Amino acid sequence: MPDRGRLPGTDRRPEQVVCHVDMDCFYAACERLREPELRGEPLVVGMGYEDGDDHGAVATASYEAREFGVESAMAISEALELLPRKAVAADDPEIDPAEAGYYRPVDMDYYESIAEDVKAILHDSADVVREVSIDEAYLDVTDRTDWDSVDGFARELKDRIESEVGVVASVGAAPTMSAAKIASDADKPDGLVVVEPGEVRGFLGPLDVEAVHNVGPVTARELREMEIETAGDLAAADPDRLAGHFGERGREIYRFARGEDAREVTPRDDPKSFSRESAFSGPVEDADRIRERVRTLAAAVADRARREDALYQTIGIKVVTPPYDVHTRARSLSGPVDDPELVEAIATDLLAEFGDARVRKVGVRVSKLSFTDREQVSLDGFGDGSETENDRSHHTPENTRDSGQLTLADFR
DNA sequence: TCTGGGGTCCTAGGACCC
DNA sequence: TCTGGGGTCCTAGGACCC
Repeated sequence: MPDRGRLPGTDRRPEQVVCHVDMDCFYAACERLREPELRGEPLVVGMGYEDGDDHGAVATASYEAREFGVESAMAISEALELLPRKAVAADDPEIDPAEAGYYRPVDMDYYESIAEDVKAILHDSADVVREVSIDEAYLDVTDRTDWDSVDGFARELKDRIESEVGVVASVGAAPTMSAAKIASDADKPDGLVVVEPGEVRGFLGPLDVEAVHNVGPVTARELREMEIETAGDLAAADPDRLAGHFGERGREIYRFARGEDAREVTPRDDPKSFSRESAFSGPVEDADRIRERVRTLAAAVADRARREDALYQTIGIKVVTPPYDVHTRARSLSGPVDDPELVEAIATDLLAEFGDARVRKVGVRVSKLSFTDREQVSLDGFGDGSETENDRSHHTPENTRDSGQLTLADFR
């Protein structure tokens, strides 16, 4: 194992080489993989959207579609006004076919399968990979390259992804995770930007504050009210003043803006929760209909947990009422369970509090997860009479009842 | 941007324990 | 009956990320 160039007496690596890999318009790229006629055409992939209808929102718009003003998260109905469907344009002499595009519903299973192929290349190219989402990952490549050759290294990585999978990635390389992330975005699509140590602060300085990790719309607005507009302004601000406004997060965004980011690339932990949510096409008052939707979501969440070998100890719901008020309710059990009926019973019971409220969206969540099958079997196998989580590995409803935990029967 | 879905982390107050 | 201080867990809400 080569020494990683640690400074004597410190455990911090002075020059981590981090790559951030971000797939360009990933869902659209996947659609084009199986439907090559879509290449070069304006293409919108919509979630909550089915062929031919007009609700749902834009998950991904190809660059050609963005030319028409279509953006991520925009309502499909709005996108259709900017960019009519090709099929409609063909029948309507009023619409120029060159001013129309293609719409496809999200197909996560297919995108996951493509992402698997990309992730295999990433894991082959780095010692540590942190998968952030289906189309994004951080790589620690400190032991694979150095600042003189990282450009060629990233080029090869991009070429491999394109030739072996057929989708295009943008890559940013930098000594910190947050700078690498911003670098990958700086020259999209098909970008490759290297920010060397010593260049980070100069690179970040001119960017809008909202480009800084953990600065979203709310914090950005408050920062602008403090006349902090760019990352450079933020880097030059008084950290105590920031802490006064934003708490510990204020100091964190201050450090990020200065290029100080001590986070090391680590793999993701096990998930903390699973949830499913679903919006109605308009506000709904029909309590039966709302309850029915919650039941469906409860079943889907419980199924997901079971497929992932997860037990859960907390069951919760989310209810969104107009204009956009988010309410959450949750109830914890005395021990972890795998019990779909209980998820449904508790979720509908929690929903009862909202009575006749108008509702635009509902969700069901399970949390306080334990992954028994993934952990090693009980270490204290000889038994001292105490019950550990591992003792509950086998989690049939009967078993959970036997072990004295709260179940559907107790609940009723 | 009248708003889709799946997540994470932090904060704050209350209950409860020692 | 009044009083201290520390710690943990729980719930609800909020900001943020992709």
